[in-house]
Amino acid sequence: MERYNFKIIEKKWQKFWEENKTYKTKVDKNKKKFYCLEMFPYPSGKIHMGHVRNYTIGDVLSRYKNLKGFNVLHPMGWDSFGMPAENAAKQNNQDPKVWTENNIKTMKTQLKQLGLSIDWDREISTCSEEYYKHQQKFFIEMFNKGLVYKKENYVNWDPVDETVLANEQVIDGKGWRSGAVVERKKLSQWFFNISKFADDLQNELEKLKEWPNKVKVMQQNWIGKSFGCEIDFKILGNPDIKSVKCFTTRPDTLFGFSFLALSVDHPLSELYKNDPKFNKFKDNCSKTGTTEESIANAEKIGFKTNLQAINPLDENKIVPVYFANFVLMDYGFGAVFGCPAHDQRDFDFAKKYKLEIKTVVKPLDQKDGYEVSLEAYTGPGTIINSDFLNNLKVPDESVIETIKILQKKKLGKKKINFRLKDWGVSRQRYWGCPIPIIYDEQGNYRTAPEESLPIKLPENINLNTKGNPLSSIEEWKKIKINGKDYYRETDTLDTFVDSSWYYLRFCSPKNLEEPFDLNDINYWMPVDQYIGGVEHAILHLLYSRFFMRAIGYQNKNFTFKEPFKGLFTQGMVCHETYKDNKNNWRSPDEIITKDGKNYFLKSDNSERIKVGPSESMSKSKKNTIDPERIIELYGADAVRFFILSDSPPEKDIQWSEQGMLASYKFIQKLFLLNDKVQNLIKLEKQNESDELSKYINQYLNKIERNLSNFQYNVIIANIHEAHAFIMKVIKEEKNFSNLINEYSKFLISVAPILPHFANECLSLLNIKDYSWPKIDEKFLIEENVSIVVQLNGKKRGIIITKKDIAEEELVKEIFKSKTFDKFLKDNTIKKKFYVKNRLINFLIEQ
RNA sequence: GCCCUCGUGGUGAAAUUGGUAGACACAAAGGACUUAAAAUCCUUGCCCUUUUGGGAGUGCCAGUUCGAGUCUGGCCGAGGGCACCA
Repeated sequence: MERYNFKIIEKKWQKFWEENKTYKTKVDKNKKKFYCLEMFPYPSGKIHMGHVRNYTIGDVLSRYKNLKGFNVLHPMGWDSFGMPAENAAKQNNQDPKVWTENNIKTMKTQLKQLGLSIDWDREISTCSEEYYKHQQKFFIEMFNKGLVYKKENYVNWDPVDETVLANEQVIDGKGWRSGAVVERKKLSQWFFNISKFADDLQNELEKLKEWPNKVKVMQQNWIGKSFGCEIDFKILGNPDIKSVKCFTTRPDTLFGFSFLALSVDHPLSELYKNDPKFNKFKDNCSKTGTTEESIANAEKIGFKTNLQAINPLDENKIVPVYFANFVLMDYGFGAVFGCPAHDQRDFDFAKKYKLEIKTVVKPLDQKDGYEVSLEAYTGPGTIINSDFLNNLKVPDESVIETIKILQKKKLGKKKINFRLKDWGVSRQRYWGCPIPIIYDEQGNYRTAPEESLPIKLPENINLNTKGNPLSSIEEWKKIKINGKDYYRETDTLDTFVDSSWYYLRFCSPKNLEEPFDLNDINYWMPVDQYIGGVEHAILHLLYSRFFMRAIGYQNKNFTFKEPFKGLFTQGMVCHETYKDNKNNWRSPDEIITKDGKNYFLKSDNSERIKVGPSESMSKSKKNTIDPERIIELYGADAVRFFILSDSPPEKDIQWSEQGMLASYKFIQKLFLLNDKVQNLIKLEKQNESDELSKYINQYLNKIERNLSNFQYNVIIANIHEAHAFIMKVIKEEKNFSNLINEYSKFLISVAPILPHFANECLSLLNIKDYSWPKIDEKFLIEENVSIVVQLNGKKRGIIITKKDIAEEELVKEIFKSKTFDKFLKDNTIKKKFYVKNRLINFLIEQ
């Protein structure tokens, strides 16, 4: 018998699918739709194992839904604007467009080698003019709706290259190319008003039943809705300053007020701009890192002003005003009222500057006279030491009541605050979608006139210039309208804008006039299953949700509001890391081991290699495995099989060459089985094997259940078991009359995972058109069940008996059986617990 | 520091959601086949027992229950998220 030659067979089927347009999207109105989308890749050069995992998971689902009779939309495209193209251009003097297009070509070939059921006729690329021209129209539409505005914002500025740097381009506070110390610089930039939808984005989250909870919690924290009030604090010490506004979620602790703290960027800082001590303090504040983690334990420092604030609930109470490093200008009003006893940061601050720490909340389990001592108390309790607020229950009653009182006295008002900031979309880069804005000579801006659209990126330009390349191309910048000179905006859009609506474009990819047909998107949207990495849990997914609200929902008659009905976030692909004795990273291809314990360098057997922990594959640690090489060695089906086998898809998976090899060998075994069946069915037909039908139907039942739960690793185990079972059945060397029928069901069941192999085997059986097999319910009914027999909760054996047996009858059978005789005969049974068809537990006297 | 998730053999993991713990696979050891190797197949897998059997056992400690990997409380550990968020 011939071995299964994946090289020939996989190519043959890929050619067949391409020529027959097998995976072209079809719409049959009698069928339901299913939109399966995986996050589209950035065309960085070659595909990596993460792509293989992501797209295999999606492909299994698409193929399954297809076989189940859905109209499936399963497209693919390229998130092709972005920095790597521009970096490559600068380093290797390549045109970003050419570089990107070459990468797309390579990666498309690689994806095809994986045997994905993608409708390539719908391919889109965000860097193409046909794509980004629509995006410019969206920008204008949003501008006209008041969802776009310009604001000053801080950026990382490289003074040598005169360019803005992304966070990842700043290494140890220095520019990645120039090595210059990065400065904080204010630039005027474009913003999308995402915070306008903050409340809706938050409220709709809970309706996303098919999203992982983890992602919803992350978005919830990001949006950060909080309920509280704004309070005006009267200020003494400067006749020009009347009051300062604060936001607080804890107005109920106002009687514990002992200082007022301002952000160093607060407007009042203007008063101190010529004070060298204040400026030194401000510098100190900027030295503390900007991440929450680095600041959490950082020392709380302050700058005492000559101002004082009056407690609105007790005018005799006057406290000092500080600038403090833990107050943010972006949130609330850049000012907080300090209540040290019930906020840890305020507590730390008060300790340092010896300010009053007055306890105003008593925990429920504490006696009278309770005082906060070692740390702030932030939990529930009752209000104390607070005059007319005393005895209110914290927090439900106290916060609401205090707000009511403040409102009555006109000292403050109820307010809901959000953490979510507006989305800065300006990028000072070449390789992105040009922003359709023009400026007159006075610097006044307006949207670019309709007839000047689309604004195309200039080609063949020199990228090795200082600053944003677009701003140095005078002829591109200039535009004349009605004889008047205007200048184009030279910022381009954040690439997250590109990916915020691409899933709509897939519904009508060929429409030249409009970004989509309303009919198409109302048919296909929302995406039924979106699959991608958890690293996009916040930004990409939140921006996409925002886009639906900004462009569509209100006035475009969309029949949906949320873009992604189901979301699945897959884990990463990991591999051990290797270092040589000079502490350089080494790639797995350079390493050899004979015993699995001691590792050496292939090129130099004497050099021992240190094996590090398994980490997600990355070029910098050299622990990557090239999918192309693996497909070449083992075939696409084997890679697909392995990448699903070892771990549940949502968890990280460990790459294992042995595991990969085992998957390859298993396919060879399946082919051997196929060969045997092929020979058997040529024999004269025998009676039916009931056992076989029963097994296959129960197996299909399990597969469907596991498919719907994304338990693909368990499906792989089910397939192994089914293979072993069928092998056992055919050992009898009989052509059971149901053999070909049941066996072909098995082949169809593996088709979503092993499409080349399954199609080849099915065509050898002359099966060309097939759909997902219907489960025959009668085989799911068991006549016999095995019931666990327990004594005092301990398993003493199993009894096989007929299904739905009555308790009395079962007990009789157990007493008849010799196995249980020794346990039961000398004991009195106090009680019995019978779980139908599962288990019986006898409680006996000890 | 705050929020979330997770702790099951040498390893990756299953467990019909409170009812046979360790399916399936990798690795290891032993065996069969072979002149030999590779490949393939079988067996084993903690403790006591020659076997039959029995016992312990799902991070640790308690609790609920006839029965807990699964539920509750506390502790320990690992991973992830975080924009100084008032």
